[in-house]
Amino acid sequence: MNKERNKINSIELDEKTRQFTSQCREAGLKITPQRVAIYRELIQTDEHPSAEMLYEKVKNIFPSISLDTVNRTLLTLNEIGAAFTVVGSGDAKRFDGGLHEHQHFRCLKCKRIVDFHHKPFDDIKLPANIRKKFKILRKTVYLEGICDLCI
Amino acid sequence: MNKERNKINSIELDEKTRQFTSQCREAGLKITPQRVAIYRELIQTDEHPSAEMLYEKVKNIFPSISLDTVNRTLLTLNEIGAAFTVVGSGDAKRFDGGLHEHQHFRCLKCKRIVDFHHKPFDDIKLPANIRKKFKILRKTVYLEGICDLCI
DNA sequence: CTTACTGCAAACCATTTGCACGATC
DNA sequence: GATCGTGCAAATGGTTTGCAGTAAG
Repeated sequence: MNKERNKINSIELDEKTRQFTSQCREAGLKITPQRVAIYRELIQTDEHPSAEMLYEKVKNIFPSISLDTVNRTLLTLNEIGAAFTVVGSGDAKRFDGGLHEHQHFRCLKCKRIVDFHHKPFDDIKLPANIRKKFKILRKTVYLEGICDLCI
Repeated sequence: MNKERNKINSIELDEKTRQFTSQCREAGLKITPQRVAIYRELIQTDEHPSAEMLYEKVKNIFPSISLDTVNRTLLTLNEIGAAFTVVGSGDAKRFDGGLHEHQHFRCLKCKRIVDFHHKPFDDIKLPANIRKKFKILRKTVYLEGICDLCI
């Protein structure tokens, strides 16, 4: 759980940046300094920033950047697969009466949430250090993708 | 994936309602018809409704109910454990450069997201019917609870 | 020179808060 | 009768949209 565990060094950072710019070119996207800066800030942190958090960081480099640009850029990165959204769909909360043990699949297009139940997932074993460190209230296997109706 | 699979019959519904009211009493909560109606609507559906969706349903029973009441009630149900918010809904988006394979723990209090990596979780096998039906873009093991700093 | 990106402002959606009235215990 | 819950209205937080100006290819 070392905070620095996933920090990348400057060589990796440059390498990743190069990969990113060619990924943009392939996707027909322009290489703007803002876009690059947002990407670089994103991959330099472990804290799974929100758009707002990244905005604060990138402002140190581009004081005039707007939060909207960060939001739009992150959307774009998501589309080309250069970034992922971790949790928090940005959509409304969805509730569950919790009657039956089950897992969820969420369609990224129509936002539908589909239950499925795969018994082995009910009792996946957590590593001891996690169980010791945190009070785990819920654990689940969570899938995202495109559902049969949206393909 | 039968849509009716988890529908409960009226006997189970009444039983659950009884359990719910005593749960409220134990928690020192008043038994209001709105509260009960919201709970009953929630456990009668499979579709993981948002507050808005439940609001529309409960309005058929209490035409004068407000969306705020539904929101507040769901919060309350969540607190006493009579309902859960489906993982990944609500809250602002959080991003990840996706450099390393890892899993997430999210603190319900401070919203901190902590990475952990448990190798066995990297290659959990999805059931075939899921893999066939949906285009799975991401799968993860996701934990929620209270983190060491918040206990 | 064309197209895409940025920055700003306004709009939008879901959720939260403050307050007065009403219902439950 | 005291306290908690409800309904309404206003406020907030996050995200999205429209548009004009600017920069990348």
